[in-house]
Amino acid sequence: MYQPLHQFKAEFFKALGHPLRLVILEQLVAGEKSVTDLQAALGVDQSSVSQQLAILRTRNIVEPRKDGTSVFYRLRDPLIAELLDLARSIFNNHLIDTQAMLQQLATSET
Amino acid sequence: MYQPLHQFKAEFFKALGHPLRLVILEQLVAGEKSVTDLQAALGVDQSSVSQQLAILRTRNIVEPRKDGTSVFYRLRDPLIAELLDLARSIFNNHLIDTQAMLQQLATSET
DNA sequence: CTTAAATATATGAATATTCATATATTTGAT
DNA sequence: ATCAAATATATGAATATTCATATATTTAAG
Repeated sequence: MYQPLHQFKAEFFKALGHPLRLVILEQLVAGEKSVTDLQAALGVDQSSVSQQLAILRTRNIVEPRKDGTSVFYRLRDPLIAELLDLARSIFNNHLIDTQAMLQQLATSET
Repeated sequence: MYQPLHQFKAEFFKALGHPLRLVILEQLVAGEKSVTDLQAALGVDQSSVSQQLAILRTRNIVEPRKDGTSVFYRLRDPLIAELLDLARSIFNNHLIDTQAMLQQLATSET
């Protein structure tokens, strides 16, 4: 349907397009974390963390390392951290628009 | 459910997570383009282009400028172009993984 | 070999996205 | 006022994602 490369890039961005997955990635920017670490830091249940990690894993965004019964995850590429930083800059540049949009989102959540 | 900021960031990345929208953005990196321009360059029908532009517009990624009956679109922030560039670097760093994944995608498209 | 801890996967109902088709709106020209 | 060009929006069936619950798997310890 589309060029495979564009399809692939879309998959990459789609993988970033989820609040919990973003929080996970932000945690991993600070360094390797086990599933339990993430679970504790984010206050969500084990299954949810594993499910979202699985998605990040299949998109090659995140990389697992087994150690005993634990699995430690890390970013597969430091550029991912840069990307998140750049995104943060974009959001900051448009804080006013952002607020307007958040308001709109909130209103439509009846 | 989630922190609004993370929800918002997720919306942003989700907006990038679509092949046609990525192609549109790549076109706009080169400068302002009308809907007709885009339609011609991408070889898709008018409605599809407008639909995807609408999504990019509501996410504040893209900005319209009316001129007669035409509407010209441009990136709302030059950092968007940088973001796409950075993403490209990430893909290049992982070309081998990428190929593996594309293969997997192709296989699962039975 | 049993058990417990840590992680992963399966399932499916609810929700959201996609995309094609049809229709509406807006603007400039005659 | 009418028409045509350019763009936008509405609709809905098909498809994909989300997320909670239940179950599997893997590994180390006893």
